[in-house]
Amino acid sequence: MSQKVVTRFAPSPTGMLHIGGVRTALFCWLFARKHEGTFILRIEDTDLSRSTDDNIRIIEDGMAWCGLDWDEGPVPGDPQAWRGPNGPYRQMQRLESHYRPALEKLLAEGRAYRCRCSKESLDAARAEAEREGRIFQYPGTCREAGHDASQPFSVRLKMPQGGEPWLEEDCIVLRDLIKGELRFPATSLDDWILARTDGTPTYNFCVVVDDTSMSVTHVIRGDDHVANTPKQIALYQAFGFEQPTFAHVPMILGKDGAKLSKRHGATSITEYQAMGFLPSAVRLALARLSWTPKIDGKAVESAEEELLTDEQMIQLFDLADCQKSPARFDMDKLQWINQKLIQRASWQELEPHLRSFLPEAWSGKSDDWKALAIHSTQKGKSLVEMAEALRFAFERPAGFDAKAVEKFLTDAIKPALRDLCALTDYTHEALEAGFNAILEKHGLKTKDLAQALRVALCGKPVSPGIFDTLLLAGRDEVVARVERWL
RNA sequence: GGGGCUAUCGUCUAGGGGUCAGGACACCGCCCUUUCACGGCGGUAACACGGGUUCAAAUCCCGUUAGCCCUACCA
Repeated sequence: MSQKVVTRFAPSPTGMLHIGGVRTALFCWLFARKHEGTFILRIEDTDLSRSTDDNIRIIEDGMAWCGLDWDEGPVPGDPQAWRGPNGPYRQMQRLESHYRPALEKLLAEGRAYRCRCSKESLDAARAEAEREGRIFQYPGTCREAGHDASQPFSVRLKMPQGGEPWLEEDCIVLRDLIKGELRFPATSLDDWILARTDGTPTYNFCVVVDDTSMSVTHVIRGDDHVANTPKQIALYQAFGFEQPTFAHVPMILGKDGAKLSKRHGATSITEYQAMGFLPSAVRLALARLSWTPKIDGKAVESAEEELLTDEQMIQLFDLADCQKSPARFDMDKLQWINQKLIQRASWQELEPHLRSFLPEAWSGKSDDWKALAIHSTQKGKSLVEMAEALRFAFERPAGFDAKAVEKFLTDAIKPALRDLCALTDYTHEALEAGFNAILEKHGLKTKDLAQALRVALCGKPVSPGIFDTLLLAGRDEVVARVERWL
């Protein structure tokens, strides 16, 4: 197969970008990047009630934040614009240009037919079958009726009934890159609806038309679509289209093994952003769910190897190394990854991400100050923790930890604090020298003075390294905050 | 009810006839230490169950159980 790889992520605008969707998108993206192919973003907006421009914007923004750049698809912020040769990339804009002609073709060729059965009568039949414990399948009432368009109709696909040469032992066979070979008995599928009575096409129909017209070579999507695939395969047959390669990635479950939902905490990608995760950390954590990178055929064997860069992920990514079973989302691991990536990033890399968690005053600080602030807090698990640890540098403590005050801000320490206020040379070296001199003079231990200072400056006995804390607060603030205790 | 998928430490997983069943996260302990952390070292912990096949089964086969997906004129 020498043709260029094309993958696509096709979310429907529900008002948020689900973390599970992001994982699927990530796999599509990794696969496309690895094979130097094309990654398409397509919006499945046939559910009109939810498909607002705002909701589509949420998807675009979420994708962008995650660093999942698409080669073809909508242009953020402009509902009418798109880039790529096979647009539009919003389904509702493809009705007349793509779906209608495809439907006509099928009808004309007798691959599909007009069905006049009403939804009501079908529902009733289904209910009755259910009551009697039978399985309901559309009985094919209109299959050979040859109805014309003179009365309201829906359009159904003539599904194989057994004996068709492209079946294997009367089964529709799905060769899935992750799941392996799956067989679905033809008789288990009925003639499904391609277009509703109101003329709008259904999801399974649109997907096939779109994937074909967009030349998608690899359909990488969620597990929940496995059972839809044989229907789609039958449609590819009806059209005479070549099938793409399928790969169904397992679902992401919550901590308790149930489908990941709101009650597990965060499901929307924007919540992860708000919790102070780096997009790179989210990418790695998500990728490592159901995927085991293999280096020279061996799975990663150390913490060091676990921390793959994007480049390594792209290079190593292989659908063959993906799990068939669902994985539970592991927040602890995400935090660990986040912490590690924060640790190894430069302050310049971190700054743009950290900025939004800090007060306005941050932007007025010098580069040296910012670098120090970031370096001194770069052990946190999240950007939120870093920002929290830097609070003291922007505002005076709102309150003081009573126990800490009692323990550290003793009368015995006050003469030393007074001496410390006299220090004027605010460089790390000078501060350290002066600090040590004061300790010696008063016969104190580092801990005594450092903790007293922390409480006075931050309201609590926790802060970055004591010299960094002093430097970050600045002499004026140090003196001001310490003096009230003297 | 029918069709399909899945099952190794708490979690993510490696391993696919003979392994002390390996790693990572989390957890616990010790060390380091100017706080909180970081870091270093060590430890606890798993083959869902029942039958086969075999000299030998976590690995192969068949059941059972459990979970998930589909079974819409939703996507």
